[in-house]
Amino acid sequence: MTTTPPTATRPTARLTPRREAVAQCLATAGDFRSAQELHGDLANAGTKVGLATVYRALADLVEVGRVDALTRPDGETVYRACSGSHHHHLVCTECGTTVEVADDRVEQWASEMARQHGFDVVQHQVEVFGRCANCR
Amino acid sequence: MTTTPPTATRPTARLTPRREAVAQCLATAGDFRSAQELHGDLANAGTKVGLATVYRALADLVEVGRVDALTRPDGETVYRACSGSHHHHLVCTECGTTVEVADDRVEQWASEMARQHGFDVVQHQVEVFGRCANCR
DNA sequence: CTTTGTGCAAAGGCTTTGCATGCTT
DNA sequence: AAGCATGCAAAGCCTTTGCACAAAG
Repeated sequence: MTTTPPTATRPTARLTPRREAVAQCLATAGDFRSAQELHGDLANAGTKVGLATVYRALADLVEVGRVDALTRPDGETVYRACSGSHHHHLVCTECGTTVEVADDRVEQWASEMARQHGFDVVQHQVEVFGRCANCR
Repeated sequence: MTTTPPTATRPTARLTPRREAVAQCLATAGDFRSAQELHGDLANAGTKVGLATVYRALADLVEVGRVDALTRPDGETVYRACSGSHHHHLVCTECGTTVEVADDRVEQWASEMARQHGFDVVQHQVEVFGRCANCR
């Protein structure tokens, strides 16, 4: 599974400088970043943290709901600060171009489907793959 | 990227007995199976094929459009025979329960978004994660 | 005879875990 | 002093690749 949330009360994960650094770096980036990219970003910014710590920080941030995570088709997990407006992506399978799209209808659809089946929506992952205008 | 489709004409990938076995095994299963699960299924069915062959067969089947592939949140890629009706999933992040949902609206939405941006839709991936009735 | 498929084992990439150390409380 | 956070390195998992051999055209 992606999250670990079962046993009720969340012990209020500690907010350490490293975790803040990770969260802020992600917020600054604005879009999706992989753990390794973030690790690099932090290093470039002069903040030296271990890769494992980045992974652990991200796991915690996801758990407390400050960060969203999704898995790309190549299997890498990417993270994004929760703040920004929610949107999805159109990805060109040839050149890799990515276009962000936002449309409430999908969000509504997801909630509705979940409600219908007694689910409590936590997250949804919607990515559309195809060929962009230039590659057709 | 997930697919390799660029250079126009597809050389008609060869249809060998192993590939047929993989395709059929997947069709029989009906739902999503990972490469490793399929490898196991085939072994159980008495069809001995190497794991690498299963991966290669699946890659080809995806390329020629006989199989759909999607990546789960844990990073594993799962495959499904293209035939069956297209649907998406509601996945419980706690117990793993999966519910299939079908609704044209998402399909329409995906096509529309793509068209609006000049994309040619090839595939889309829509999964909703949450907690099911039993786990709430 | 040339081309493509197959197996096996090794290599790769991303992520998690074990263990000792350093802070925080 | 007790408990969690960190780093580093090792281990894990899924997937891909290299290479030699067999099969198909």
